[in-house]
Amino acid sequence: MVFSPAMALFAGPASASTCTPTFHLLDLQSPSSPRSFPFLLSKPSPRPTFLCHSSPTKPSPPTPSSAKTESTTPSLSDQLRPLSLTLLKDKDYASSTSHSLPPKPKPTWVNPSKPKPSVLSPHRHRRPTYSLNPDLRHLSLLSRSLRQAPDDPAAFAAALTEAFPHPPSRENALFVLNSLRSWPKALQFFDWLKTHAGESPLDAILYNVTMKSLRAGRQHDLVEHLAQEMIDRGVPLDNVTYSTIITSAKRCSRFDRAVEWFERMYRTGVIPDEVTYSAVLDVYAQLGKREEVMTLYERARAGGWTPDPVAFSVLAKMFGAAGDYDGIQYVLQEMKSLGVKPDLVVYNTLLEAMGKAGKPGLARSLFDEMVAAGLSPNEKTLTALIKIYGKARWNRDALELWERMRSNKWPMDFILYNTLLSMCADLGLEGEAEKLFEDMKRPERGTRPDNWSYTAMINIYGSGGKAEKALELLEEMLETGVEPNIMSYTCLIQCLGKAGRIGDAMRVFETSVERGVIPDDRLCGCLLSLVALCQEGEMEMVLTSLEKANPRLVELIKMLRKEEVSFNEVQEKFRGMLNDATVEARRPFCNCLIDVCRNHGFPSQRANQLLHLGTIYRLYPHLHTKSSDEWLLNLRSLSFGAANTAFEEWIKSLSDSVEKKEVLPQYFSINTGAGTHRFSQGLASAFASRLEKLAAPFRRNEEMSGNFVASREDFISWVQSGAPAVFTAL
DNA sequence: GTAGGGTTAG
Repeated sequence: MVFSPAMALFAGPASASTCTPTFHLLDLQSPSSPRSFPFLLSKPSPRPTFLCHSSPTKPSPPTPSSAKTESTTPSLSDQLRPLSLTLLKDKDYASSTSHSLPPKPKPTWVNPSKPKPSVLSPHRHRRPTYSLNPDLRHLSLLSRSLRQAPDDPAAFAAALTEAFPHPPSRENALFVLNSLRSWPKALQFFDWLKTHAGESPLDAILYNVTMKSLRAGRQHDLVEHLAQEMIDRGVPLDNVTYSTIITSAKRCSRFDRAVEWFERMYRTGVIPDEVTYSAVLDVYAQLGKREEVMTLYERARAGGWTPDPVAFSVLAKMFGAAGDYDGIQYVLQEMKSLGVKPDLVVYNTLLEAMGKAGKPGLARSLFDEMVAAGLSPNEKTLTALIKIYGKARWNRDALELWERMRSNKWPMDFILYNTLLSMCADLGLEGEAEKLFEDMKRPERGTRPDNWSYTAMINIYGSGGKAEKALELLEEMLETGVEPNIMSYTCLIQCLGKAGRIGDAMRVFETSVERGVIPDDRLCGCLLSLVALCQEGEMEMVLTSLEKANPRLVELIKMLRKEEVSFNEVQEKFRGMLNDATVEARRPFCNCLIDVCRNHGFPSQRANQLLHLGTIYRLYPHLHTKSSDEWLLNLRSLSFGAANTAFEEWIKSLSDSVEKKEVLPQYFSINTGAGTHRFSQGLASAFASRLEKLAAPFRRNEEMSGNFVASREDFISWVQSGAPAVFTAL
């Protein structure tokens, strides 16, 4: 095991105090080493400040056997003592020799009034104060001309020679480097400085600024190259360097590299300050390692750190991404008890998090609190809130907020416009959407509708059954040069299909393929739903299109309609098709296939076979639940055909139980869902009429829409009347 | 943007 000092932050107590640290040079050329992660997954320490939090994540895997945990937990300072006493040196180990052992730890901590050693340096990196540059005007002109110089290396070199007849001072070089706004130029200027900077050697600040430019251009390999150069040349890496490298890795999704540099910091004796630390918290958060984030957070807190709004924003984003409401409450509680006032970004992140955790009411009161605190919402705040109200179908709140936005002249950008349009689609506000859409087109707005805006409009017309208008919008897109994306086509095809215009839908599909759209599972699912919807005579046409997008689905359909095909053959084909599909598409595929079988008179056992397979492959995990007083059939994620198939099977099995005089619960209930989503509307009412036709004793539950309940006695007498035999005999 | 960290869309 290679001991890494940062591991001590996570590992059980024994690893930090009993392992002899062995220092290894970081091999910058080596590929990422995900093998180091399991160590980071070691068991988190007890968390006294976090007792109330129950995260939905499973606990981390057990500690690797090499890092033994003992029953007693030493204090944080004990755990970190070897680290703080052996590593706090100016010298960069890695730059000297790879195997020099650190000196023996000096004894103890003598001054009890001093704070304990921490994982986190309490002091921010100090910035030197610059003398005001007397020649700022000249410099500005200079950097503008360099900014406008051609990118071509030879031409830029000539421009540099002309701009600096004498070697620039360090301050002037820094000013220019900061203002180039192009990473190739910044790098070239930096290299030029190496030979033209006169006496003054390149220091960490110049490296840091160059790295920042490379980071903006997402050139992480070059950032690491510069970092290695610093190590080779003996230029010490400071907190600014590390935070820049770590965020550069993060921006390129090279999280393993970010972690490796963080570990290297401790190994070389640089203790992170809160800027670097919160950058690293975000790295672990984006890796989904929430336990590790909390461990790091608590260790720093135990060392006396009062997190700032940025750190809380990182935590809020993390809990939001996990939909972890308890975590969000924890963040709010921590800020309150520490007296940290949330800033606008923290509010925005928390609102977004509340939305992801499905808490529209709390989002609303948080927004009220924010405004009451005197903060003014920006585009991001409003986008988050509008999205939440739209998803929750909170028409009144959405419209009220919209009114406030207009009367307060709160800022709008095109993302907010598009979010408002999507909200209108969710709420069915056709007229309002049309007004917004026209507003976007006004030249003084500075916002032109893009393909998101058009798609939202197509969606609105689609759910309102206005196929002609939706089709006109596609024409308009093509005319005005707004290239439709796959979502625009999918929504339009869906809309035309629902209107029964299958031929037009297929023509739109052919257009999309001609214009380079590569069908995804969502588009295939849309075509598949058209197979279920269409008339007998139209089926071949739809299958011909679908075959281009997903031949395996078509093979399966052709197999399903043949009487002689066995269950095993179906299963084989179905499994293959499912394996090819994305996880989110699997249940819709199965639902649609059941609808196809039922609507087109396929052999009668097929729908049941597919439902059975869907259950085996866990596409319908909560279909049946039984408690002692109630048995529930949950049809919420099923299509109409699938729901009917499941219902018939359920009744059949319950009838058997009645016949065999098994122990039955007091109630039977069916849940179709309230049908708040515009595509799922109708399952409840369709079911109500089906139950009525069957004279089934299920009654609408007034307290819960989409819920039907029958008592045991009523159910038994219905079964004994022989009524369900109409379909259970099939 | 003034050497470094956190927030917007099927």
